[in-house]
Amino acid sequence: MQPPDTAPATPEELLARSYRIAGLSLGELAELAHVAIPENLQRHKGWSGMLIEKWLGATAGSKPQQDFPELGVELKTIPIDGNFTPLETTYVCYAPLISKPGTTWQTSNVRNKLQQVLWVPLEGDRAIPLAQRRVATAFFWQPDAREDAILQKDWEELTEMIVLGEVEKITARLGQALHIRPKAASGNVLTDAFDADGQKIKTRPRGFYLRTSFTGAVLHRHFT
DNA sequence: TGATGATCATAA
DNA sequence: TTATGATCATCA
Repeated sequence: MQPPDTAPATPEELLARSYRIAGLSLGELAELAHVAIPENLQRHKGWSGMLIEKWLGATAGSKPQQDFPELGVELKTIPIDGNFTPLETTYVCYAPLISKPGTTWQTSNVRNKLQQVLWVPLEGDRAIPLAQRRVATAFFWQPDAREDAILQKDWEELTEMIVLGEVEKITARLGQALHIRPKAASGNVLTDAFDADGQKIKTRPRGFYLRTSFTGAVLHRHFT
């Protein structure tokens, strides 16, 4: 068995690929793909995600789009404990601090990415050596009306603050399901934003993340 | 001990 | 520099 070298043609094929690797360990998948296994994730935080991308046929590289544009599917790995409870929040996308006029929830990058997600849970307990952590059964998810409404409300509140120049007042405590946190290589990375007076300022780049309480509910709905 | 704020690696 | 893949590590 080896990783595919083409993108899946249909959602069914993508799901079939995820089923092929369910139950296998990250060590086995890395070996089969001829990928080096780091001792831990401290300096390789995106390693698992990249490995799964490779096995499902996602195109490497960074684009502000879905992983499988032709399928309209976004791929997300998520570390879980023995009860299928998420151990980490889930990064969604960059938070634009210079918002484009006319952007609404319907046309936002957040909604575009979350419209159809293939969740791939991975054993994430730090007590388990990285190579021994197994891949769980993946599943497709689309926000239901209730989930979409919650996400929309959070997105609109946070986006409104950015538009009003209140970026510096945004804290990760805001947002029921979706929140904003720094997203950068370090604290001295700066990007442009505006303050309440419309003056251009420099601030740390931010990203949208899903709370574990929200993703946990999504997972439990599918593993009960 | 969980969540917030900070950080690491890589690509283009 | 922006954006992807995320998890780390400190502190309330």
